[in-house]
Amino acid sequence: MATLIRRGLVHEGLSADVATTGEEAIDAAADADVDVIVLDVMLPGIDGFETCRRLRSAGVWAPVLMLSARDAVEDRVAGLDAGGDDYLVKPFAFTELLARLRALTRRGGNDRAAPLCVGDLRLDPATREVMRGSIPVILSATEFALLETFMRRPGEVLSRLHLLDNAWDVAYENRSNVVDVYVGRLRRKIDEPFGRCSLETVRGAGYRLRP
Amino acid sequence: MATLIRRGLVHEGLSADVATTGEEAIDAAADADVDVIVLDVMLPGIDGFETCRRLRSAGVWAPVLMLSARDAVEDRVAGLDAGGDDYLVKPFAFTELLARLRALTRRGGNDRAAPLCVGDLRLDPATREVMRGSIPVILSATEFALLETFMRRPGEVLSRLHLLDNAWDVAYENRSNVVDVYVGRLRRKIDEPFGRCSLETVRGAGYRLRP
DNA sequence: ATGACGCTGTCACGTCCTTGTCATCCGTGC
DNA sequence: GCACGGATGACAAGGACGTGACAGCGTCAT
Repeated sequence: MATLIRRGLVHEGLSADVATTGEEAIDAAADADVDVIVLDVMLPGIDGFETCRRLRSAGVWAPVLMLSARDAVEDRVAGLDAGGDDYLVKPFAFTELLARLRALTRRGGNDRAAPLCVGDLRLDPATREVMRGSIPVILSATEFALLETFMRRPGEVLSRLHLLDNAWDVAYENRSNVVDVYVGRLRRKIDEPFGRCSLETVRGAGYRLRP
Repeated sequence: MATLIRRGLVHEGLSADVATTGEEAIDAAADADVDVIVLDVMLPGIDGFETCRRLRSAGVWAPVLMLSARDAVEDRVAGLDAGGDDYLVKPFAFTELLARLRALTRRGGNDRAAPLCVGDLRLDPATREVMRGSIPVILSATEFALLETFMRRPGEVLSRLHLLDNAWDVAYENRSNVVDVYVGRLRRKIDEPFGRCSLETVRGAGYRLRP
């Protein structure tokens, strides 16, 4: 069935990858940047619902269209609850699958605050999680706000004043070196443990996050 | 809001009519042969609940999705009692509205709102039952509303303000620590007896329900 | 009526973390 | 060597959070 669908999609000029188990799908979706996922409920090993849940908790927010042979109400509800965006019952017309996939991709996924990524640094404003690669980093509120400011303008040199305006509540007028101190604290958490150097000092101008 | 939803639905290739009052909605639904009704609770004149009841007694059996600005328990119960088939709390993702409308139109019958599951926590808005695994948990009204707010956005960090807006009826002055107190009470019921730690504190930001 | 009881929101207090400042140290350009 | 901008360790003050106690309120059975 998966191969059949894949052949049909390729025939439409789209590209598609096939995974035969839930684990495989999660790995593939985490690696590749997929636009939409077609997920059969009946899978060897972990089933489609669980796969969908794990995809979501793995940070994959691509729309999921669930395929099921059964038309039971519980299945549909379970599918939607597991984080599915649409539900199609087998047997179906291939044109309908296409139409639904088009509808799903047109919407551009769930409107959830998108995580910011710069290199292997990832910052999720919604969950307030920060990851260097696959290792979570614990930041305080101010450190988080500062890093977010940097990640919204990767590569740009940001002045101390700009950083103060964006990561601190009130604009400090006085000659404070808070920014310097916090850049140092940030470096100690996101760079030093990993031997990196993403936060650069630009003498006389400010700091920049290397893209 | 109604115009916004209508535009979104039309964009999906569906057709939609807008009514701005309860009376208008009843007249329109009685004339046209509608598939599903989206009904805001807050309406000028007769409110959403009463509108729903009158729709039913007028012989309109199309599924009704109630829209509520607040997540108050009373609203939900009232909405379901008035003959609503599902309810959605503002603000919501448009994709979720679509998914629920699809689910409503696909099934012909009247099903109640689907239970929410996060890990082995289960919360059924319709029956007001909460289970940790297979063990039922007894919650007060406020505790229930708070937990439901968390379970609608698992993994996300929710600010005290967001929690107040969604689980409490009126907006409190932010000097109060009700949220802290109730998070504590919730922890004592859903976490401590089970040695879990699903409700995390995010210093300087709020709380989050671990997915 | 009355008392018991549970729910709700407030408050005070203790603990621990965060925050911003300061003094000092370091490297670079003159 | 010297001046300057930046880095860093130490630290005090304040803030954020958790918790127990408590009063007001409504419900319910007596």
